[in-house]
Amino acid sequence: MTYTIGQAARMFGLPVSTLRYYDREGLLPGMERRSGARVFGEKEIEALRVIECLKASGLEIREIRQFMAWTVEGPSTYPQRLALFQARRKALEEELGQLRRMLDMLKYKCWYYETACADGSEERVGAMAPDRFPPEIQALYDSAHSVG
Amino acid sequence: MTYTIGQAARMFGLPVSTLRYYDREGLLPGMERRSGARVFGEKEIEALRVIECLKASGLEIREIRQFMAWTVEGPSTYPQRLALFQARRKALEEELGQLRRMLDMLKYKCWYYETACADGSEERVGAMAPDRFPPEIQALYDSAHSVG
DNA sequence: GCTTGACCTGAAGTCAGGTTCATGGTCTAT
DNA sequence: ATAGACCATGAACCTGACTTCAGGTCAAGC
Repeated sequence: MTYTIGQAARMFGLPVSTLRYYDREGLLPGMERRSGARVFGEKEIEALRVIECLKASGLEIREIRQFMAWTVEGPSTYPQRLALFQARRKALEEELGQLRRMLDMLKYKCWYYETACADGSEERVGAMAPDRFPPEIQALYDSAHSVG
Repeated sequence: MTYTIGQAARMFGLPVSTLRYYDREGLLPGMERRSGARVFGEKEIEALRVIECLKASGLEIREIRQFMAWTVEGPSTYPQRLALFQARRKALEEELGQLRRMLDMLKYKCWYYETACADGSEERVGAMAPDRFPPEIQALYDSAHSVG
């Protein structure tokens, strides 16, 4: 199965211009063309999935280009590619930990403003010591206000 | 307890220039000064924690400024603030779901390249049908290759 | 009273990651 | 054979979020 750039763009929820930009930047090496038009095959679709997750892990375009260059270079670069995925996995796991703490903060703030709305004032909830919060809220508060 | 801009910057792992930029952009309204120098009190530290998590949820600086304007405006904006936190909570939960799928892809790729390294070639692992993967890898693969 | 280090300002500069524009080619259906 | 919906290009442009710079203030320690 192959796709046009428009179909691939819809599959990934990206503008066509972004896919062309990725190609220009060397993120889709060796793509086939039919009368000038790019042909997205299974290889390119998998490349887009990889781009998606490498980007999500915080990698920059130029580093993704480096990875794609390694895939072109062949088996001698397996160790680099493995090391890259291991490093990005670690980075993303740490990022997820941070984001869970951010989410706890948002949940705490939801409770805070629900309470303030109900009271018509922040006075009571703002003056309340954290150890008087409901237990599940206290856990959110602690997570959101813990060190680093 | 109060802090200088340098101390606050260290607390949040941010450059001093970023805190000044936030102040300039209206993200730290009504901050006290002592002979010209900004004084970061509990209010500002909590504001920085809120900025941190609103940013993490995908909010732009100008939208965070809007929120800070609401906190200055008083109790009449509790409903807007609550709605904002609820919306950002939802957005971040969805983002976390996406990132977990990205992490599954990274884990799958780690396994893929571990196997390729061990084999000295991608041939075997690349030709293997997903239903022949080890069960835990199959779960990662399915998660990473499921519809958006 | 002078040096040092940390603070201040407004204006300009930087960078990544796209996006837009002007112009033109190619297919498919009517 | 013409319209409409795709596709293409290079170059210029844009945006958000900082960062840097030049020049100045202030408090503390020697």
